[in-house]
Amino acid sequence: MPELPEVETISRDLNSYLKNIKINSLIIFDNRNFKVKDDKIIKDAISNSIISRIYRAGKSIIWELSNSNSIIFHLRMTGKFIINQQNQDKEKHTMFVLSTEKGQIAFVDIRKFATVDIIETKKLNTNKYLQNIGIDPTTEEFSYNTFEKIISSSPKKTSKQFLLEQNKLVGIGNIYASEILFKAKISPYRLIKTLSKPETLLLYSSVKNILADAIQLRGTTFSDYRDGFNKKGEFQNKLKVYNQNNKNCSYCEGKIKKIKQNGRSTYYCQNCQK
DNA sequence: ACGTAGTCCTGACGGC
DNA sequence: TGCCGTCAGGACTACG
Repeated sequence: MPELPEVETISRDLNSYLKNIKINSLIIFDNRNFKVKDDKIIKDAISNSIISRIYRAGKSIIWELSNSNSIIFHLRMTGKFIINQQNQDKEKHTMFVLSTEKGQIAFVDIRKFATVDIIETKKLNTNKYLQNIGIDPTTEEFSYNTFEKIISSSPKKTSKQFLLEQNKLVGIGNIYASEILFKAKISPYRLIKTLSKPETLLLYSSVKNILADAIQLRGTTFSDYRDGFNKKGEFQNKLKVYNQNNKNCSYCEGKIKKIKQNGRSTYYCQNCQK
């Protein structure tokens, strides 16, 4: 699924296109992404409301509506929006279409893992993806001291596991976890609590820099991800380790290795990352 | 309180 | 060509 940089890109695109625009109605083809399975309830909660703003919270995208409801999208692996999809181009796996003053916004989800929750705005933090949300590493709240503090609250995790813990740091997923550790020259096997101060500082700046660069380049596309306007990101051209199994390390003469940790792939350079 | 496996799905790819 | 196993930007649940 999209990670923080992709979700941020999508949220900005959607907000710039749809802020203060009215949703007229909703056409549902498959309602399984919705938490509430009653189509009438879903339609009543959304139809004829103005979109006040669209923003990112962690890996979720929040549509705040004028009628005091909010829609919380979590795209998981393959959820995406298509702005202005024309009927004749309707993509396979289009789950529903929002009909707005500025045309149709389709929600497409090949694997159907995405979730859509409609909830009163004042009860937003009761959503399961928002209630235990960690620090957002793109905000000022993410200070070095805070970083040290959350590291000390994860004494038994490896560096890779730690970066993926959404209740500690929110937004990093499998691609950026590998890229961040490579930039910081830290092995994915290292226990996070064993990092020295210089290593912790390097990891801290790598988290910030990798995410900032990826946002700048509008995210990473390796198969399905598209931004709000159905365009690919650019960060895939900058990947140093993710999906680079057996390729030469860009820094030393070693080869990039693919390993499994907690059931998920990690890519790293054995030589550079200690 | 851990780690691990299973789960929701579709599609792409490699091996035979 | 096709069939089969494996894997994929995620994260919850169940089990030991």
